[in-house]
Amino acid sequence: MPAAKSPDPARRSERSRRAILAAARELVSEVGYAKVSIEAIAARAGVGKQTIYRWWPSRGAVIFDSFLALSEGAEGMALPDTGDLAADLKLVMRATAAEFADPAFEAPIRALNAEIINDPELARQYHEKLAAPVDEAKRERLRSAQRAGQLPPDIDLDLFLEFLYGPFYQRWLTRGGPLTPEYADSLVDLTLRAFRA
Amino acid sequence: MPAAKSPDPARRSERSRRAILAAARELVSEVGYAKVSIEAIAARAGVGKQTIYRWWPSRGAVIFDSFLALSEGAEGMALPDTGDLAADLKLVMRATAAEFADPAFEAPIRALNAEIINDPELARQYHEKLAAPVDEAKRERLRSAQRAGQLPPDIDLDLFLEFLYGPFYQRWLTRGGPLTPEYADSLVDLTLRAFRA
Amino acid sequence: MPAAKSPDPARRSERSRRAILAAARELVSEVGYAKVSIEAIAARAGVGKQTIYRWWPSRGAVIFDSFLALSEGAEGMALPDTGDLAADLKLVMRATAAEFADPAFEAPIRALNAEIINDPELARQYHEKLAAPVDEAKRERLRSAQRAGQLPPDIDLDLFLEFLYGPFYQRWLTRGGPLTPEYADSLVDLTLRAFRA
Amino acid sequence: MPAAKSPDPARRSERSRRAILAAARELVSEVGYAKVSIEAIAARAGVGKQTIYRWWPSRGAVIFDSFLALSEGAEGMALPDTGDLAADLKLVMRATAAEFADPAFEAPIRALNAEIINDPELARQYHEKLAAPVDEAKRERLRSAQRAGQLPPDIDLDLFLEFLYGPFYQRWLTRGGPLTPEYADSLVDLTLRAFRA
DNA sequence: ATATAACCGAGACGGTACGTCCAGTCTTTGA
DNA sequence: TCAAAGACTGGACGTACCGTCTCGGTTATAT
Repeated sequence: MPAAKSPDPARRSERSRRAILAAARELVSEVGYAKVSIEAIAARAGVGKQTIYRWWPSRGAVIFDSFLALSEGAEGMALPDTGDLAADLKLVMRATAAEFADPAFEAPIRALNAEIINDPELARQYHEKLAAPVDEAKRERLRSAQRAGQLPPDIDLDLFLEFLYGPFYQRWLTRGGPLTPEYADSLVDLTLRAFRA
Repeated sequence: MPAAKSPDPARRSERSRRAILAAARELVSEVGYAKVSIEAIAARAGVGKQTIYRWWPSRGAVIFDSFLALSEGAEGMALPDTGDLAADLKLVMRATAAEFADPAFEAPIRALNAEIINDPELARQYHEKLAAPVDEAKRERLRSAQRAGQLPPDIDLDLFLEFLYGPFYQRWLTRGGPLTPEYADSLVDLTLRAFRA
Repeated sequence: MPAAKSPDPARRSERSRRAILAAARELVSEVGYAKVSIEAIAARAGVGKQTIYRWWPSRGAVIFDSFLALSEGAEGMALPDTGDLAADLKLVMRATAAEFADPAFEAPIRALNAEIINDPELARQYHEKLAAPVDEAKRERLRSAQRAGQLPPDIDLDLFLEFLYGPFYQRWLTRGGPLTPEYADSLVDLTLRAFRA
Repeated sequence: MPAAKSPDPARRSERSRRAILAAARELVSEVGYAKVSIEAIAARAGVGKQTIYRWWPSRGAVIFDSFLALSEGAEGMALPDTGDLAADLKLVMRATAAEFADPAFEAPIRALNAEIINDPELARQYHEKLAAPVDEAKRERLRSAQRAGQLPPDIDLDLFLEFLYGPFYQRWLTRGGPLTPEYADSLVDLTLRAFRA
């Protein structure tokens, strides 16, 4: 009893799908997110525009999918677990800070975030496909810390992560200040203090 | 010996400036931020397109200015100060949460944030013109708490605010969850615990 | 030893053929000749596009066939023969003029003529399938007049018909003037005078 | 008190107008009328598509105008006048027949006629701009014949011309037969007989 | 009686062109 | 002497169809 409103995915050309996502990825890195047009993607992919419009609802969705395709297979990720929660988290946060300071990495991520802000469906997909696996890995590290007695067993792990990343995210997005290693350390220390028994 | 490259502001028509900003504001609320075009603003304001291009560098800048014009005069704001910091902050956070849940308010703010993300100059103006006065009011309340011995005297007030608002901001922007009053309270409690001596 | 390049007509689905021609006819009268697309015909007929492309070489051919199907069975037509050639021809010409003034009739015939102009094959078919039987009926009336001594026995009947209908056709196609009953009469009188002994 | 709905022609770019008409003419002769697209004209002319849409209502109108531009200045034409009407007309008709048999000339004229058939406005312009001057020259020759006593003074000259050209036009458009010199002569002889006293 | 070939509905595909919108620049004109 | 009005080139939009191409699912002979 399928709704069957959208076209039959069985007939979809895998070759075209791949070409489109590859073209989208290339174009984003070549001319920047804002200047990538459906027309350019279609031309680069050797595909009719209709083939894009048939399977994606918007430019944002295509490009988002091209990001997704990149991170596929990154499933079984895990955070370092040396037994020292604070040290491990600082390592991760410092790495993240470094990553976000790299201009080549920064531009598309900013664009992606701008898109997500205005498009609830994209936001949903972002959480489901991109954020969920990463968040689960983080929660797993926190659970390990709980088992080790380094964190109270009854805290809300998602809230913990929001405290850890929220300030970071805000500062980065609004360019409210530099993402220094010391800043990364502060976030970890303060968050731990907030949640420690 | 000024560089004097940009047009002489003295010659600027105040009537046109006002009409443009008013038109921009109206159009944003009528058709949504993303669909407002320079052309439409010019037509609505009864102004030549050139007059817009002469004074603003981008569509984002015009619309941002039209937001600014709204909040002018909101200078001398102050947060409630009953002597109970936690209660006062919770009041403010709950009000903010309610405000951000109002769709009429939400849409343009989301659009503004999306624009800020990708445009450093806009971000700079945002901090300087919009965020600064509000942040100063918040800091003033915290200083009052420090004087009352409710907060250690040596903490970084900006970091405190980042902890208070960062999680909130992230959750709202990415639609990571509902902004309930309880959530608002949690943010206050946890932030206070992180910074309390 | 037939060439047998084209598909075997024996396997052709009569049901589809009829549905296509019916759909074409309906669409022409609904949206006008120029706006009828193969895709629309196929959809309306509940038929795959390929089925149309298999049996007809062009859009014009399909629609032309749908016209043909209408006039099938109009074989044994005959012109009135009261013995008075001029009167009979005037009757016919006036009727034709009235017919061509009817907008419902006019539009598709104009479109058909436009198509014929640019497509020699369609022109051939037009003469063979549509014009021939009608012309033969007209010639028969003229032969009857020859037998009655109202027309010289050696005149070129086709040329006679060209004189009778040529001015009419030109005036109608190029909208060079109104097709009044008096005009119809003039054509008959002048043509008769040109060919009378 | 002008209606002033359409754009002010005073602001029209003469350079663009010329480039568009030239491009249209070139493309018609290069790829044939049917395959000339607005897009191609714009590209060839180095002009935005909007500039074409601003000043012409349809593709047909542009191309028609490009024909018009060709025949501008062909105002003061005159038919031969040796004193022998029949001979002069035969000369003209034979020349016309030869002209219409030339494929290079034929194709665009066919296309033009097809367009005129379906577009009343184009038909109106055709009569006013293209046919009128030529017809006037023909009528002038006939009036000369009337003064010379070779034609009755009270005949309808337009009707005369319809008889002369109608059969010709019909035969050519529908490919009803060859346009031989003998055929041309017959048209002249029969028309003269029809209208002679 | 069954394979096997063609036809069939369906519709995805690479493309071309449509007619519209808007960006950002350039030109004319009226106050 | 401005600035409004708006025409200009150019690029992209999202849509409509083109004609070709599979895809399974019937027929309908031709073994």
